[in-house]
Amino acid sequence: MPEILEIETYRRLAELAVGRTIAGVSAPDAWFLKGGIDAGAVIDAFTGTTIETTRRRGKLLMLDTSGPVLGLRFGMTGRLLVDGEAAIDSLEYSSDRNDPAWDRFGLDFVGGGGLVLRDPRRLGGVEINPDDEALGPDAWSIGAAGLRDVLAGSKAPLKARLMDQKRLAGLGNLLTDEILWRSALDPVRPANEVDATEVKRLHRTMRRVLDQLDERGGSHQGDLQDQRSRDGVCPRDGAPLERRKVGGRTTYSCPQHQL
DNA sequence: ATTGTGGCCTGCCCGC
DNA sequence: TGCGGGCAGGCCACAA
Repeated sequence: MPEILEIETYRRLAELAVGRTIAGVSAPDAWFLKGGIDAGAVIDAFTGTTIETTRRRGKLLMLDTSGPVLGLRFGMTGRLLVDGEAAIDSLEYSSDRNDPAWDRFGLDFVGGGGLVLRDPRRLGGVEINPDDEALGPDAWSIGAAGLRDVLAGSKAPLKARLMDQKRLAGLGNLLTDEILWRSALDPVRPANEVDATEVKRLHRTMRRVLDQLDERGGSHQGDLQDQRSRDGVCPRDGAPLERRKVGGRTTYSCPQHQL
């Protein structure tokens, strides 16, 4: 599914749109428009504007234009296409089919080409001037001290805290399981009981996982991924993995070494 | 205030 | 062979 790595890949693709002027806006799916806007509003807001920069905060992709900011969210099955080219061919938990009927939002550029958000399950969305400040600091750039602050004073399960986008923006279910597995930390540990040494280890691991899985090609390329199934075993020590719901999400962890 | 839960959306897979 | 139930999780509304 799209997590911070995939959204960053989308952002790099969206760089192709910088400097181009929007000739037309296609918003066929009212459900996909968030923040109380309708198709007319989004068409009026962006038609004739020029895309100036791309930004990302966590899983939120923003296109700054000469008018308002266009905010794009991808849910768990959303993909981005620019000039007909997809940034990512195949997405975990999404369909491998590539059906234009799933196009929920699109921009046409002056001189040809365009940008399309294709989302089978319609869990993504489009927003005008999204409130990115409501999100926590970006997981890819936060420092160790920042991560300590994210965890401090919370009795919530460690995993739930890491996935709370208002506290820390970008991590989804697969990345979080991989990071905690490599960090040897139990996902259900109360966040405020992770000590200073462990926070440093967690931070170091998070950075390494993001850099490494970005190079490998996505959130689903973690070392734990192949064993994220009911009969999975820990790739490190061979113990049967534990399968639980943590923070409302299916969680795999090793009872042997994640403490 | 914080933390937890249920529902939304839809394609796919499994078992009958 | 077709059908139905369960599952996936990012996000939000709502409850405690």
